[in-house]
Amino acid sequence: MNIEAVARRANVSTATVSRTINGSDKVSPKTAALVMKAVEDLNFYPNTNARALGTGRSNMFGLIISDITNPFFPELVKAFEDIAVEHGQEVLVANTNYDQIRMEHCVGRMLQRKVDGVAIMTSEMDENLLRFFTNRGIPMVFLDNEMPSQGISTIHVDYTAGIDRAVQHLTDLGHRNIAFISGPIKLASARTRADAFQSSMASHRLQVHSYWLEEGDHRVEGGRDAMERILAASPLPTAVIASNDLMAIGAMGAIHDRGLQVPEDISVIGCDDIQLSAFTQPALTTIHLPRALIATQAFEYLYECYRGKDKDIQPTPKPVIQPLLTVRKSTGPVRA
Amino acid sequence: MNIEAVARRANVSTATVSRTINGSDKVSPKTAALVMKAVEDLNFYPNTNARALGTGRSNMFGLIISDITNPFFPELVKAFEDIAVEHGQEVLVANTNYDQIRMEHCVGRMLQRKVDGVAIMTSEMDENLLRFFTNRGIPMVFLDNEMPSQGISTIHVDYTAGIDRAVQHLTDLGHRNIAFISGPIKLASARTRADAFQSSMASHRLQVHSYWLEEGDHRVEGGRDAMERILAASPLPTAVIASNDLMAIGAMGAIHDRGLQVPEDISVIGCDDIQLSAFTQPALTTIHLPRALIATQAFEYLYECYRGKDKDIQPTPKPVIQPLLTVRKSTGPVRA
DNA sequence: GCTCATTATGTAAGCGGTTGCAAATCTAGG
DNA sequence: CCTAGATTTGCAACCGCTTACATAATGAGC
Repeated sequence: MNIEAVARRANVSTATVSRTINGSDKVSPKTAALVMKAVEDLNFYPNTNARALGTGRSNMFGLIISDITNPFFPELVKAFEDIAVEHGQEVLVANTNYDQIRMEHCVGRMLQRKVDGVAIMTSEMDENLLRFFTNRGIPMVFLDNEMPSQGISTIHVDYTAGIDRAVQHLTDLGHRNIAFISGPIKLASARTRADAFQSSMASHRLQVHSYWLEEGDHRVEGGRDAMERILAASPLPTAVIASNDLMAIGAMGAIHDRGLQVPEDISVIGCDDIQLSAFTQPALTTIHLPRALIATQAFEYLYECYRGKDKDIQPTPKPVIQPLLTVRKSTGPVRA
Repeated sequence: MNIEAVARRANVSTATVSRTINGSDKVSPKTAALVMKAVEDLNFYPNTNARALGTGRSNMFGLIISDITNPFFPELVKAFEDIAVEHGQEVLVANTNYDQIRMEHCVGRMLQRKVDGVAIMTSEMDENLLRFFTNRGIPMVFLDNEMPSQGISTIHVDYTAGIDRAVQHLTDLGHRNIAFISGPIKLASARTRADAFQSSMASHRLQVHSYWLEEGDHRVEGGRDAMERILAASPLPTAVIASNDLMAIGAMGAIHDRGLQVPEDISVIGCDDIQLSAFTQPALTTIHLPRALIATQAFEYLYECYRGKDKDIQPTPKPVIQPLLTVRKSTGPVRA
């Protein structure tokens, strides 16, 4: 079952079939109808591999993430896939499992499949791997990962504004003693958030004790441990902001285990707004990261690069993404 | 950058390069080393599209799921991808969004990409769509979806045993009045679980009141609504089993809103053991579905079909998968 | 009815690999 | 040293589609 069979059935050449399938305007409506009929009759699906080979474009975009079982990612992947499919493109998803070696492997897969662009939503990327893409002129887009190299785009999220909203919310509720659980400091993105917290506190003229700054690992257990360390010191903060929701959930567990109540004794705010946060007890107040928007912007950037490649059109720059605060039940007024 | 460039650099023909890359044994070690060196030097990655075109095999397997943001799926996808990558295969993931039209679209994508096999882990499949695959000799494997057609494999999960373990656990705790929240009855898989509940109750000589059997939609809200209906009738059950975890979480919410305690007043058991269940308050006791195992079996089945295609080797039948009970904090002894 | 400009269609050469078959090279026995 | 047989390598056709270019058909204008 190939284009030739269709051509025979429609009594035209393969070129005409190809043109019809691709919606070329230089096919007369009559012939086009004939061809379409033959396509229908034969249930013909053009071989994408052959197409890619002929055109040099695979109609496939790579999406590299850390780990699909990390609840941060599914929504991102879904949105990316949705918009890709909408544009007739395919998505090749690859998990790095937070591992450098796996990352290299992922890059290899992308190159072999000749992806038309890659969105990299993980931090295991290094400069050398990058070159594999730049050398081949494959457009790239990152999330939060300001790469030193030129000509590579990054989707920017305004964490400072997001964290500032969280701090504002807490001060509105009367809190002045606020702790912060950061991600692994070795990650640039974690540092960004930690810095944002410090500057937000400063702008609210609130003091940050060093024992109210703990490092976690972006996972539930790390959040729990960090919170336990915070609870071990004194005075206790009346509120805590965690750099992601999983750690916030861990923190709530630690608070609960200590016999304290959220939000009566300590208010908790997370970051990301993963699905789970709506269903914790109490439901988590969190800084909402619009992941669908992030995915959409990433795809659009890549798609614009791809479409503009021969026409030499530059992609339009994407606006900085604003996180909002989703207020649920884990924050409340400071105890009188 | 293509095979010819490598051939030139290594002073051999493209055929030899191709053989070397594919690990053919009819290349002398000396030549092979030469070729490998050239491949390294040039950072050559063979074009998979060309390969697929030549061989007729894409080295790509399709995985059709309902929705990656449904927490049931990420772990499944991950395991499937892991094992595929391990075997040098790629995975094309497609979400149907529970929609028949999208499903057709997914099938089209799979056909165009010439996947070597498809794992279908969703229920939007109909007989006609199936034919597109069978006609082309593309192996398929389903989850829980006993398709009437021949020659199609299904990964079997022993839900009856799983639900029986849940019922047993509850009776051990002294429960005799157990309600059940099912999935949408129009889904065969939901009916299977509902039937399993009924027969398990019968075998324990426990009575099932009709008002203790409610239908949900496999989502949190549906579980909440169903539980509210159960709570509106009397007598109240002392325990409830939900056909999936999301509904169990909804049910816990409803119980909580009614001013009752889990597990003191009503014990709750879910099914699936999604990540989330470990972090609800209280943590959910649930029937654990080994999704990584499901994915592995599905892949292995497809891979065996694929490898055995020309050699006419049949895949080995896969054993039925046994769910286990993960006991957490949402179940307790019946109140004296 | 006959040009000439348009438009529609066909021909065939790639795209980058794989692979059957032929040619070349090597090995070892005589 | 020669030769049959085994091993290694190269040639070239092919996979299914796209597309530049050539050719044929159409139609407008006179």
